[in-house]
Amino acid sequence: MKVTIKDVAKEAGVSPSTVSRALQNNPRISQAVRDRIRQIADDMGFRPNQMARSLVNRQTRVIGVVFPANLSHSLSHPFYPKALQGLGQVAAERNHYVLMGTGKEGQSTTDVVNLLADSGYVSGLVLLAAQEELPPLHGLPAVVIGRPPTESDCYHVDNNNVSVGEEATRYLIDRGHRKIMLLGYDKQFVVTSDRRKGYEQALAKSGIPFRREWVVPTRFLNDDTDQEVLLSIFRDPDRPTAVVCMDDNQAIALCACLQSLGLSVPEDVSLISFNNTMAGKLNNPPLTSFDVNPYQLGASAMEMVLDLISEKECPLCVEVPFLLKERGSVAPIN
Amino acid sequence: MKVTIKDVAKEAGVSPSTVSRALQNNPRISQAVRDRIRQIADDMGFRPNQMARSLVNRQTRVIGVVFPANLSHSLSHPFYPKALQGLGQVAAERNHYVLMGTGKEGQSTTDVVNLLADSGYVSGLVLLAAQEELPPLHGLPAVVIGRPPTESDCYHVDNNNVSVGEEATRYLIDRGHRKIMLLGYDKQFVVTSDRRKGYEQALAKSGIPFRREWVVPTRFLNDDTDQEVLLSIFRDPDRPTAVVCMDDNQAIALCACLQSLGLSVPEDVSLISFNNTMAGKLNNPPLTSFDVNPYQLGASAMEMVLDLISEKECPLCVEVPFLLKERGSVAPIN
DNA sequence: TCGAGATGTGCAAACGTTTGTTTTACTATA
DNA sequence: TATAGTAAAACAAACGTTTGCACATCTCGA
Repeated sequence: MKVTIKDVAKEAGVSPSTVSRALQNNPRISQAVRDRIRQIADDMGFRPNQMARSLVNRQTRVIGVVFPANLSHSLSHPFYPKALQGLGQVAAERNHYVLMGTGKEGQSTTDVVNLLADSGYVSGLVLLAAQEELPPLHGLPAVVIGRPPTESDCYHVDNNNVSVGEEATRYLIDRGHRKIMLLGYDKQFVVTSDRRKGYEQALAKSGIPFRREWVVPTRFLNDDTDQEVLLSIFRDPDRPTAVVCMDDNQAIALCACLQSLGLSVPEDVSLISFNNTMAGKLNNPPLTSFDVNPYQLGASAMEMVLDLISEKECPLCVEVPFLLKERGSVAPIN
Repeated sequence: MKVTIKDVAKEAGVSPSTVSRALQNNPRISQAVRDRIRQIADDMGFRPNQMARSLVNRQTRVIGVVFPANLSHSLSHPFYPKALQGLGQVAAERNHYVLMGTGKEGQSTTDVVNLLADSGYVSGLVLLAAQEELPPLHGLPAVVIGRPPTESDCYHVDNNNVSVGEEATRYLIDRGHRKIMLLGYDKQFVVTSDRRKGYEQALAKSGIPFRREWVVPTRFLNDDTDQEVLLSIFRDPDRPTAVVCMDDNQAIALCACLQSLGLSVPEDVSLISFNNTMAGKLNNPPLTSFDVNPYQLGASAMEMVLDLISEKECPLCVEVPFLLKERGSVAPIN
């Protein structure tokens, strides 16, 4: 049987309340008594029962994290494990735990949020799923990773995606490119919309006309019609000389597609992309890619939600810097 | 304020205990009363407080899952997200939750297990980290994914790795190969030892002499000395014509390495590997690879630990079948 | 010498359930 | 008609903490 606070109290010859206060460094307990009690508690291997504790102070020490709808699909992307690691690190540092928002097959993030909220286990939420709709949060402190829809005033951490979109595009422009395509735009995801805005800004600032047909809303390129679109764009003699890709994986797929057309990267087409994945690093040529700092995104989100819980002052949004990794997939135009 | 069981009781004009029993389908409550109470509870939006519940029946509804030491490194491998999805699916079906074993940077799995056990939040454990040493489990029901060290009598789910190792090797032998290398052996991981045993068995059964220098204990190939070893093996005219790789990633890296030597796959060297990853599928050539069924591994592990908790009869080990995906990285020898 | 703070500790209620035991209200039997 | 028997529901204790309040002791100044 586990040792309880009463056992400790009896052993120390004091009341349970004194033990409780001693362990929480309550100032109403004298230094001497506190030290003695802590010693005894330690010796007896006392571990306070979290359930009892949570019952009275209405706070668990657990934070729920919610992934995009299909967990495995998304988790396979290196972004998420890294973010998760950041979340976990900070949670551990601050003595908290991470509960996975696991839903059944086919449940929406809203379902998962509801489930977590109902479970009664979580005191806060981190959403890794910034989609157009924000699920109802049941009054729980919550932080979303990525920018939530503008009209919501939800706490969030994010890169400045319009600025990174602009920077990526300008990087190509600075190297002489003027025919620049944007791959991977998906209006469902705010992040891609933001980057697209940056892309358009960069073009505008350099007086390059925007070409509607060169923003390609493809997502994973494992789809034949996606391939068709790309092929037709690059078979055209008036083809792009550079591409901003939303993700390394898309860039890799595009690489293969270009190869099949006899075009080589970066000689014929330059590629710049996002997420700085291992696969991108190992690609031939290695991809020039923005590291959006997923670890930090996760860490900040966790900091934030814990601050929220302890009612610390907290900005509505924290911005995490990104970092360009220059490798071999961009060449200046000749 | 949340609605409690007392509120429901008052509304229904019965005692809290009756409500409690009604909600748990306790036979001591008559059908009529039960139905009426359930209706009322529903209408009032009653959600039983898990903390109170756990406090009395000494069971949480949460299972801790423990990853190998460096979470992000391992989570990046597609095996884990898939396993996690299996775990999550079954947990959700059976009304349970998954707590991530998040440790601070540099904590061992033992530290993480201790943390989870001490936390008081978990009623069971799933370990995705089958290493030589099994951490102490604090009396918690636990299931490990992968084969734990033989002397332990711990519940586990696993593929039959010696048999899959043998099958992989025989697959190559059947296609005329007799000079077969094994890449990725690491004695720290039982899974690779098992497959190696299968590899040796297959060789023995076909009367092919075992060559000590052809089991290469490299792990991730991002190490220069690893490269050296491989180069020296394949520069030798008496080089292997086929390789069994422990993981698609290693096969992919090996592919690149072979290319740099002017050797092509599968014409010069055949490759068979494990884990059937997306990257392997997209490789050129696409890899012939065993799917070890990580989803099922996770699902079974969760089933098992939940059975253990509810004290159902439960086999010490459940074996999950693997499946060969034949693609283009193996050719018969000419 | 008394009373007014400080200071340190204990008492008991509360958190929201579950569950063993008791009570109540029927029903059927003699 | 009394009585055993049974089904249904209520009572109350328990789970292990936290915390407001009361209480005791001590110190110090008036």
